Amino acid sequence: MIVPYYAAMTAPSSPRRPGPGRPREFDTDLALDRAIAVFSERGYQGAAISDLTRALGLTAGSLYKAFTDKRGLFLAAFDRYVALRTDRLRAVLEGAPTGRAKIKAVLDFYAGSSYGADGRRGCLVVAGAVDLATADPEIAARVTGVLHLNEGRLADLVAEGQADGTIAPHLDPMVTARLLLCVLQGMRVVGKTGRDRAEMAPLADNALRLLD
Amino acid sequence: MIVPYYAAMTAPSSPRRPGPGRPREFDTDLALDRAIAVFSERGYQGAAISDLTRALGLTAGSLYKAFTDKRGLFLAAFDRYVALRTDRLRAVLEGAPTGRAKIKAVLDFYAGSSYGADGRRGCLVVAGAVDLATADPEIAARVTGVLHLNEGRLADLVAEGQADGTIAPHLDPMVTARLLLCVLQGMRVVGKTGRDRAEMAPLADNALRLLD
DNA sequence: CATAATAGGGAACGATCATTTCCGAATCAA
DNA sequence: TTGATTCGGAAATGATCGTTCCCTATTATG
Repeated sequence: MIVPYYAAMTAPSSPRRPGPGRPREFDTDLALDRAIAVFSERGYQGAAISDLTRALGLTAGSLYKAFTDKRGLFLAAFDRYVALRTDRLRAVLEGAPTGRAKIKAVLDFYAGSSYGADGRRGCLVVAGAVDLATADPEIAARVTGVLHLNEGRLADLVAEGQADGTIAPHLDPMVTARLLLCVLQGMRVVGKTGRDRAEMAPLADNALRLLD
Repeated sequence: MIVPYYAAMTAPSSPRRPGPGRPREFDTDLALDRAIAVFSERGYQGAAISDLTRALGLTAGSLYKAFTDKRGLFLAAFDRYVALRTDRLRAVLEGAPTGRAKIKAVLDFYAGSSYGADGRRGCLVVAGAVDLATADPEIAARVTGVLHLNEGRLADLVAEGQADGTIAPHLDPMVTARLLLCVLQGMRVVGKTGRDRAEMAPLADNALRLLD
């Protein structure tokens, strides 16, 4: 019932040199895609090992041999989730010519992830922030890092738009980027409550007003 | 399944007529305030009964006698959280004369809750959305109800601003309200990653650009 | 004073949790 | 072939979870 988020567009994350020993029978990336789905919709603590073994099609022994423990599986799933989303976002950005168009593409991308089944599944970064921000310093640092990274990228896009004349020059790129980040993360939260495309799609165009 | 979220304002939520039997020794509202803190920062599944008994200063027996079970405690804490926030927000709104000023007050209110210790503690509605949107239909309905309610209130404020001439008349109140809701919820998510006042406060003023 | 009813508290319960252990199977290097 | 090494899988482990039970304490009612 769980479908892989996106067909693997990234290079196989584990080069996996075939040393001695029995080779792994399952696809690590496919397993992580399933883990992403489980963790996203149930949260970290809400996802039991039994849920994960069922979804991944692995026994507990194999799972622990491959990912050390539940936390290691979450970390691996988190990193893959971020990498996949970053790739998809990068692909979407390539078609946009100006800074403003790129920001619109980002907004469209998030709006498109925030309704229907994907919206309900939710964002693993948000789940990590809510579940583990106070409980697990390392995961908290990872979440913080991703958000700061995205904030910086948005600031770069704002500056790019100001340079090419498509974004008002008097805006503070940092503040504008942070505000856009809130819009994006907020879409993911609201999208968990079951919205449809007609509700979320118009938000992207409307948010562009922030660039005038 | 619509529940009176803000039925009791600041008045004691439990009228508690003293029937027969030993009277309760602890303050229910104070206990719920502690529960709000625990659930907010650890999430629903992350908050163990032992965490709650320690924070509330109650034994498990008393806790279950008063709130039925963990879910009942969460529901009571959730309702109180929403009621308290609604009251605080209402108080803040009273000082604002125009629709635009009221929306600015709302934005300031959320920005003020999204940094420092309060920001790290996080929002119980967001926590409920992330942890239980797919697991518990009744709680999911309650979360959805709160967000829709707030969305509707924001739409009313936009319309009010359009009527008094402080908000551009060509805007769609519904879409604008939904976008503002995303900004507010996004602040709460970003605020979980440890921001300070200097980062969050300017967002409120900047978001007002959405009303031009 | 006697009875009913509720609260406080702590020990105990079964269930489930994350994790480990054990063993047969599969692969590589010699 | 022979070790060394890793994997898959199922059963077992100890810990912790949410919850209940039982007993005492405290109040209202009659």
